Amino acid sequence: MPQGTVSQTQADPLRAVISESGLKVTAPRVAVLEILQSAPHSSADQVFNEARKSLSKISAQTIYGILASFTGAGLVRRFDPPNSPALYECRVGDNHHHLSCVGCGLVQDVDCVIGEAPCLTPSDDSGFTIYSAEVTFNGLCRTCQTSGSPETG
Amino acid sequence: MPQGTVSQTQADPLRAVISESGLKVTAPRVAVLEILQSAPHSSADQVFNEARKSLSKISAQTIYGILASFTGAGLVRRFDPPNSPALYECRVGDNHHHLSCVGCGLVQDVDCVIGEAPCLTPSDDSGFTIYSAEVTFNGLCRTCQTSGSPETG
DNA sequence: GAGTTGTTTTGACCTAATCAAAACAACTCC
DNA sequence: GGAGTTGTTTTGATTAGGTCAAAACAACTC
Repeated sequence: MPQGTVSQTQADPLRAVISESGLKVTAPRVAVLEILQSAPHSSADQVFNEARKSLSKISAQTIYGILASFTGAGLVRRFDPPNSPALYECRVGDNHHHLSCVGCGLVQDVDCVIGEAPCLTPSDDSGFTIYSAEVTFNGLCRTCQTSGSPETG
Repeated sequence: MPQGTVSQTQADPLRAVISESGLKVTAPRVAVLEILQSAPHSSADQVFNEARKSLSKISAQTIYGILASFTGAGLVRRFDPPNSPALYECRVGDNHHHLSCVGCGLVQDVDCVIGEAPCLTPSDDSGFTIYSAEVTFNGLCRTCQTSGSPETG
């Protein structure tokens, strides 16, 4: 039995998820999925730095490739906050929204305002076929409010 | 009376808008606002190329600076679509949403689904003070549907 | 266990955007 | 109407985030 830096026990379900998406199961991919589960809303760079702790030889381009293939396969969801790099998360398929702090960049999940499907329907789709809806609330998190606005401070 | 490339007549209300925001009125600023009015959802680069037609010596950095100050002053709204540079538009203050075509990048305005204010209220704000909400519907525009999905060839 | 196919690595490259300092122009005051 | 102050624009370098192509490599199939 091969011994990696990731224990086979906790990696098994991850391996299954990757395999079932039609993607080959590799150590970098398992690592990326594991990182995304323990630290949602991670940027490609954050995933890279985290992955290097267990896979010292991994390259940044590999991370970008894995995140792109995972996003394409529907395993992870990509989220583009303003003035910040793209973030990735494992929570997919529930059309949840995001709270984004303009002060510190903190991103937090928030359940859909209306329910589930309604959020995917605009008042007038102008002939568009809608695939997904991104709802982002920009504001100031509790910590940034307490420590004073970063704009006026 | 000074004669510029922009007729004084149509520029006057623009000059007033800029001035009332506490910003100095300059030819580049009037030009940027005019461009944004005639071509909403323009990227900084598009604004730059358009501005060069009348102001040949203008630099890209000036455009970035103007767009940043306009955004700060609330004159224009910035919108960050995924996989594309930031877009800018003059339509502000009505909390409207966007339809974004994943095929050709076309962006179209769409009025708020619910009304006006409700869209600014998430189901649970987790202590956040919400400033604004960004709602983006990703899909395929009519043209891209007709010409076949770019994803499947 | 060998072969095929998809994955990772390596390295160059690109776009979007930012920063700092000097040249410059707009508004204010007289 | 003209000088001074202050904010704006220009110039040029620099950065972050991300992409592309080809060779080395590893995972799954038979």
